Amino acid sequence: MELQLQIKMNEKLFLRNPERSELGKKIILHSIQLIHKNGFESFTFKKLAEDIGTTEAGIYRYFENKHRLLIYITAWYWSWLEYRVTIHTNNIKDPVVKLKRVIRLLATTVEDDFKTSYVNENILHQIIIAEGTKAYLTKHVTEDNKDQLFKPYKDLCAKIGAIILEYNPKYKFPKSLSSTIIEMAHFQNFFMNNLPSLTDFGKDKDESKIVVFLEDLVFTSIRK
Amino acid sequence: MELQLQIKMNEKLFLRNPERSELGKKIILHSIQLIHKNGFESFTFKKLAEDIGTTEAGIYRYFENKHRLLIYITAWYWSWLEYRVTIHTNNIKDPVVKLKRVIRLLATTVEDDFKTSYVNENILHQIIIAEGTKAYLTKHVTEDNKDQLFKPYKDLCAKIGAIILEYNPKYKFPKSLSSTIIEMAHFQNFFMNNLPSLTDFGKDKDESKIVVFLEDLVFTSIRK
DNA sequence: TTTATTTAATAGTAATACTATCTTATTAAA
DNA sequence: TTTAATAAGATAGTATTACTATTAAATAAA
Repeated sequence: MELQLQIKMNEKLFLRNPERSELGKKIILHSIQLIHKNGFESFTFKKLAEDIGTTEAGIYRYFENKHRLLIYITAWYWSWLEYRVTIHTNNIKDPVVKLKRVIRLLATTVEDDFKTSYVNENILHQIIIAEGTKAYLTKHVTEDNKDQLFKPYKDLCAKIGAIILEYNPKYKFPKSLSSTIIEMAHFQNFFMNNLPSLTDFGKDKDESKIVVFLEDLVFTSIRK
Repeated sequence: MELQLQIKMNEKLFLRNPERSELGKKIILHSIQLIHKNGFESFTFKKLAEDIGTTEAGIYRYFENKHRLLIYITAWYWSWLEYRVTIHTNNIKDPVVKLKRVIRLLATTVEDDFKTSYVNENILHQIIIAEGTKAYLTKHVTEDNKDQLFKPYKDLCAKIGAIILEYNPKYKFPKSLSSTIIEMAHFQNFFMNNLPSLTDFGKDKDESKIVVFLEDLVFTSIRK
């Protein structure tokens, strides 16, 4: 039996569902590679089309613009991460163990989970670190949010917040602490690799130190 | 006697020093207004030139491109904030009081300090919240960093890290905690106003709650 | 006063972010 | 089975963006 992970995406994220055609899957695969290689700013549908071997207009039939494609990619990532959090915390009673696993999932490079065919999760993780916040740091967040485009991110945040409250029901800031560790798992990684003096992790670039920092931050904060 | 605050900016940030001409000052003033109004993505030198009443080429004589102008603006902000941290923590012995003041300076809208003539600090604060991270989240961070463009940010982070160590010399992550509270002071504000379910601050949009959250985060973490 | 230097205005260009149209292939209904 | 509808693909175009190059005017130095 072969299991294939299928993530149900919000219909408003695209014009045509990229999962339902070969071209669509190529768009996702190659856009992740291109954004990783050159960054989101210099990423264009023209370059993507050339990379795939199709035309610009072909891409535009799937996505309204490159920003929507970025939201699609980030939404996919957060959905996938929530799924991984679910399977890794399932059947575990102790919220301390759960939170430790969550922090590890947030802050370390993905091991080989069972993979989806057309997404390279490892490169995707790198993209989210460098480009993820650009999905919502716009003048049209509010409208995008009304279209539920950020639901996967918010769901993950809520899920982690719930585990925090499991441990200490009196803790006052479960959601803010949750969004803090989500963002910091990425920012501290970016800083460590690019602006190391903003961190205490030196040049050895060891992700496990970020895990230790985040665990310390979380468990001292929520201590009963 | 009239005091005028002058912040010495890194020469690599500009082609021609905008502080030294009327046009230069207008560029700073109006770019802050325009970026605040329409966001950094839709901000162009053409629009800025029309706004000021000069030409596009006129702007290009001062700044290489709009991203450099964003770095200039953010660098100015961090320098100014470090200056404010200095005057507000000067002559205070207790690191707890110092840290509380720092958090308040980071997380609340600026009160009327003595103002600089050509910068609207209040709007500037809003810009940093929404656009600040875009200054370094690029493929060319490393080169920009070599040019010292992010020095004001790193200096502020180091300064706050030092106060943390004053309180508890054994705390393991002074710089990471410092960059965490700097970023979170802004992110929690953005979330509160735009994606409120990522926070515990509801719809009342009260900045003082962010201060309470950050104080809790910091003081539980660094407790001896 | 002449010459150099800075500053500003004009006019371009290549690339970007799209849109519109037309053709061909596929599927669905009659 | 034929026709109709729909989708996929390729071609060509446009307005805007992000610049550069050239020329003209103003100012300062010799």
